[in-house]
Amino acid sequence: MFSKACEYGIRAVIYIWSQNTKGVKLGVKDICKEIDAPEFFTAKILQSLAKQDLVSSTKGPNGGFYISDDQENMRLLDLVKAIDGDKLFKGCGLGLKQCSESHPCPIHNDYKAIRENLAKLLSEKTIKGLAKEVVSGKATLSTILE
Amino acid sequence: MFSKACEYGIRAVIYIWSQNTKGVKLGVKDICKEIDAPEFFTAKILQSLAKQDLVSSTKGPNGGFYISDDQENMRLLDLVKAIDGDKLFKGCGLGLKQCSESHPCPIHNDYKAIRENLAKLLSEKTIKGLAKEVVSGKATLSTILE
DNA sequence: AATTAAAAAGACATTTTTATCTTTAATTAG
DNA sequence: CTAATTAAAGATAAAAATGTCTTTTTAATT
Repeated sequence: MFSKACEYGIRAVIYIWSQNTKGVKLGVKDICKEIDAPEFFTAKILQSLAKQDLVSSTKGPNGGFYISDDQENMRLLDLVKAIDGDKLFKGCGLGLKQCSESHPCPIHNDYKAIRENLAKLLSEKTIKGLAKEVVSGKATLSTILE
Repeated sequence: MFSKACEYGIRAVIYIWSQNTKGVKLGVKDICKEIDAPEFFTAKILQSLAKQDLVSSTKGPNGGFYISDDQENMRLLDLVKAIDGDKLFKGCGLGLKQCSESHPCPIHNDYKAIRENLAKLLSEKTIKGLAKEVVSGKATLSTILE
């Protein structure tokens, strides 16, 4: 469903959020150790997200990634779109160029429903909310069983 | 969502079905022209499906692909699994190895619901049913507008 | 100012997916 | 039996995704 890049990106951002107390920045190395993701590959993804202003970063000693105030309301949908684009949310399920309401492929309506369902879910989930679940212990990003 | 291979495979099989009058076999070339798919690539997919006994084929003059009686009840789910495997239906949405009911990732339950929804849809749709919609004109596989 | 630590950027490598072409095997028609 | 036709199999290639390493830039600390 999601690309590897997207999986790592989501995990990284949720983790950053879960550690996001005022003024704290997290280095890529720390993040990747925690979420068990390839370091340089994940760095690229975070850099791209920083460029798109979904996360913030600073260089230099004590630098790292963090979430600024105006990035607090990021939805999971925004994150997925920033990494994987919107191909998951548009276009025909069978890859037909001409598929439309008036010229539908055989799974058009059902596929549309699934997709809208997915988009709805992803738009209702905020990163803040997901991080909260991790902080509270209801959910986890760690691959190591406690 | 689906791979290109899967998109071509689904389109090809629905098309075969839609033309499946007793004794008629369709060549790869004809199929691909109709569904606008790359010929040799689609041939590989159909060969794999034939090996897995989801479709039938014969070589030689007037040979081609067709659906035999015991293949009539193929579900869309069977087809997707035969081409893309079951990675879409199992495993964590965020790629965590240890994700489970007792150790869930932050989107575990929602993602599970989406996935079950998708699996349900795909298992309810038979190729026969989809082909019928194409035959009746309610749906289409063609990229050319009528 | 010099050193250090970190992200950013760029280059490179590997793997997977997608796609094409060629050769072989099987079957039918003549 | 021979020729023609078609799927099957194999080889190769191109593109995209994934992953790693090196160099550059920026910023803080000493």
